[in-house]
Amino acid sequence: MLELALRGAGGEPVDLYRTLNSHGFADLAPTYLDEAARTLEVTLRVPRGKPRRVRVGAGRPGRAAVTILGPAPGANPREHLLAGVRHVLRLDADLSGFYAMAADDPDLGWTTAGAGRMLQSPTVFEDVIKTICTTNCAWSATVRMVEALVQHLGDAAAAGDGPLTNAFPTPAAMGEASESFYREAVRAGYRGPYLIAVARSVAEGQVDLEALARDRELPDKEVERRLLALPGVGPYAAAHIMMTIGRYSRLILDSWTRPKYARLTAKKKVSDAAIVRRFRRYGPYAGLAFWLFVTRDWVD
DNA sequence: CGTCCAGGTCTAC
DNA sequence: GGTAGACCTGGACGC
Repeated sequence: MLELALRGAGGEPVDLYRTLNSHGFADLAPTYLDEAARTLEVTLRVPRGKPRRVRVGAGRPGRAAVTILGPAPGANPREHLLAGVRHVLRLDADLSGFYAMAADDPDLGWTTAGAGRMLQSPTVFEDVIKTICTTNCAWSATVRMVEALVQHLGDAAAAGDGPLTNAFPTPAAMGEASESFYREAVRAGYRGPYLIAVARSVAEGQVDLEALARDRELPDKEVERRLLALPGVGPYAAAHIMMTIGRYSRLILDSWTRPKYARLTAKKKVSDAAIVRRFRRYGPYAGLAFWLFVTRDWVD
């Protein structure tokens, strides 16, 4: 049994289940959230060999238990997979600065117990593609599109449990698929050409999405600019992608968060400007504060 | 069966 | 820089 300490880089506590259930992508293949067992399964690529399926759940107090499904891996792949889980759970992030601000906010003081660690996909590419698949459609359509991509273009995991546990497709695999595949199998509609264009530009090296997460020197403004340059990515998608890469300054304003915020504040309608004003004092954490405000009831 | 719209974005003024 | 209209798809809804 492998374990990971549930402490952030600033020594702050980590609420594991809130992290596993921090946003909707926990339900998108190949990720699988078991709400009853309170475990999350992900598929991680390893340097050589087939991708591996990994399950994360509660361990001893203050620790997460990590189970690598299938045959026991050697020491190297095991360390690689543990690092992958740390990445997905964002354990290396430091949220203490955010907690210092939230502690004084009657609406967000509860977060300091360990909320706010947003799940991230193994690659920025995966979060970008999934986010494009959430735009202008019902969640059920997002699920269908992503499942088709994983099923048809993903790489099977060792000891995987069917095509939905395949590793998320690479940019190359998505770039090589035809327009008719996106139209007929993915049912992506007008998004098809966007998905192909993004995949090809990444596969050909014209766009480096992973740098957006790796390079912490880039200002949020520049990260946003690069994301908005991608076809199919507008203000909502950029904000959503930025949250998955630990850039919390932008608010995710969409047809789900707007009414949810209005309902929680018992208002009939709230302007975007008013919402932005409410969370302005959180500065670089404004988007995180907003997201936690509207998702508080997701757990407990 | 037609209309609306869902975790919006793009293009053309 | 700000704002209509079009846009794939497929459930939900009204008629």
